[in-house]
Amino acid sequence: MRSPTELGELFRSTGRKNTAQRQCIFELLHGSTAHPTAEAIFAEARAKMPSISLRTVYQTLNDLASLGEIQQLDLGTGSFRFDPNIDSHHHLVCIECGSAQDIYAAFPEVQVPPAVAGDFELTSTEVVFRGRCASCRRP
Amino acid sequence: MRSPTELGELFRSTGRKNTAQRQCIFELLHGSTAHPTAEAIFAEARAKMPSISLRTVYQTLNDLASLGEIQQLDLGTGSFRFDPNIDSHHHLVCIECGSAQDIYAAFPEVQVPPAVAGDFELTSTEVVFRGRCASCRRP
DNA sequence: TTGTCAACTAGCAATACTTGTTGATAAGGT
DNA sequence: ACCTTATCAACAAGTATTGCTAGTTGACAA
Repeated sequence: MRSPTELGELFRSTGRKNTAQRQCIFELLHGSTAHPTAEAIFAEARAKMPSISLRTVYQTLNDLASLGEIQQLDLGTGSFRFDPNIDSHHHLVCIECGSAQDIYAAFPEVQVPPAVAGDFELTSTEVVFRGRCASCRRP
Repeated sequence: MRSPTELGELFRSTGRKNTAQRQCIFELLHGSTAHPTAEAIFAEARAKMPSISLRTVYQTLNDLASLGEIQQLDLGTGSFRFDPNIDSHHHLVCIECGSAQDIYAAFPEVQVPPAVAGDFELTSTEVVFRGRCASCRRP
């Protein structure tokens, strides 16, 4: 995703407002690689801005996602995770703690077999690797 | 998964009971390829056995899943889907109606890149193709 | 068959995550 | 500075699933 400043411009130019709460969220997401949940972002934001509400966090994340600046991922961990990395990539997910790691490998061989493809209009291909991460293996 | 009769035996031999409700659910699942949700199974079961409760459906599905007779899939459609096909396979999911189709292709090339693999203990690899199915494309 | 007991069922309550609603507030263009 | 309108915060509601409990039923053995 773009820098907090650029996102502020983008919000303004799409008729949205660039509020302090939103800037706070932009900053938290910028450069983050941890795939945080809405709750995690809320907790961090609240540390800097105690009055912010969870609703505002969800709203801003949804706006960012619909502008294509972040990805909303459902990795089967019970809640959405938000990824500021919008390049095409895949994920390695811990089945114990739910943490996710980006995988940049491209898998060009992964295609819908012609026999099944039929009239299906393909929009995305996701690969999810599941298992236990290093820190969950030695507790 | 096995036949309803075999599943009845299996349930008894694992200290569970083979009730009429369970047999009803076994029969609905047997040979099904539609990846139904719990609600969908509940609706079908209720047509045959009006007193059955949603709770019982969930319980039986969870039992079947923990016995390894069905797969509980989270394909990002908002609710779990249950698949009597327990061979290793992947899925083609419609982002509009949520329907899922099995894909039997193996993708041996799909592996965690060594640089990332580290201490990660891999347990499964899922490929999900998303898009719009034939019937959702012409409404 | 019948007795016994653990497991099951139905119905409802509760949970977790996310979105809807609303009066008050504040941003931003003019 | 003003006015319009999006946004804020708090609360309520929605969706999918699981927890709880009193009464019921299946399985096994005598």
